[in-house]
Amino acid sequence: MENLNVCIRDKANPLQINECRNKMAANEDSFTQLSSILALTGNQVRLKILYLLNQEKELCPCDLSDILGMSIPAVSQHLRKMKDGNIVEFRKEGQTIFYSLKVEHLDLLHPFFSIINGKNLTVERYE
Amino acid sequence: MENLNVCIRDKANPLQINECRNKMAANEDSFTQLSSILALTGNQVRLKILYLLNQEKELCPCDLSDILGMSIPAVSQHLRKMKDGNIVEFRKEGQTIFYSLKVEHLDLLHPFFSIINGKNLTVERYE
DNA sequence: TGCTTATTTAAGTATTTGCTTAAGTAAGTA
DNA sequence: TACTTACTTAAGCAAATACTTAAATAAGCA
Repeated sequence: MENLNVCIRDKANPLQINECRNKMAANEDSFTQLSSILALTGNQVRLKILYLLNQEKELCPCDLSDILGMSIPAVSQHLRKMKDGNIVEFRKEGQTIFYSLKVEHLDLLHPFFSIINGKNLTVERYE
Repeated sequence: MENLNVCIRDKANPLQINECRNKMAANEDSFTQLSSILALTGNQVRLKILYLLNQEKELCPCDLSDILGMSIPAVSQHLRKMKDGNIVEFRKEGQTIFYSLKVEHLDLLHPFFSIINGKNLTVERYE
C-alpha cells in the first residue's frame, strides 16, 4: 500500500489510535483463529451441516448429501474443511463415516442454532 | 448434480432423512440470512473493524485505515459490505463519516468480542 | 471561486472458493 | 479373488473475494 491517500485531520486522537493498534497486535492470533472459524460458519451449506450435526448427533456424508440435495464429493469437501478447522470430528463404523460436532466449539455455535430455530438471540442463554 | 455416486446402504433412516429435509426447507431463509452475516464476520479485517467499533463506539475510515495499516479504499469497501449487510451504520459530521455497530445484531457479535478479549466462552480460560 | 480533505466508487487483477467429473482408497461381500 | 459400497482426493473451472490504483464526489476553507 502506498498510502498517498492519507487522512490528516487534526481531530484524530493519536493516543486512541495507538492504543487500538497495540490491542490489535496483542490479539492478532485470536483474530486469526476466530475469523477462520467464523468463515467456516459463513457458508450456507456448512452452516446447514453444522445445524444438522447438532440436531442429529451424527451423520454420514451420504445422509448429508441426501438431505442437502448435493453431491457427495461436495459434502465431503465441506466436511474436510470443518475437520481441518477443528469444529467437527468423525468415527468409522465399517465403511461408513459418522461426523459429529466437536465439543470444543459448541459454545460458539449454539447461539447460531438458536437463531435458526427461531429462539431469538436476545434470550440466547441455555444452561 | 448427476448423483451417480449414490449411497444406498440400508442402515439409513429414511424417516430421519425426510424430517431433516423438511426442516432445512422450512428454515431456508434463516440459513441464508445468518450465513451471510457470519460470512461478514469470517474475515479477519472485518472482524477487527467490528471489534474496534465495539470498543471505540465509532470510528471513521481514516482512523481504521491508520489502526489496521491498510489503504482507505480497502477499509471503505469492507465498511460498505457491512453496511449493506446491516451490521454497521454511520453518521456524517462535516466531511468525516463515523461508523458504528448497529444495535440490531450486537447480541450475535458480543460473544466474539469476549472471545478475543480472552474471556472465553468455554472452560479454556487463562487468568 | 478554486484548492484541500475525507471518503466513495470504479476498473483491473491475483487469489480463493465451491462446485463438477473422474480417479483413488479401503472396507465389506460373493 | 473380484465386485460392491462409502467415501476421499485430485484436477479443472466459473464465480466470488479482497486488494490495488485512479477517478469521482462532496464538504470545508482561502
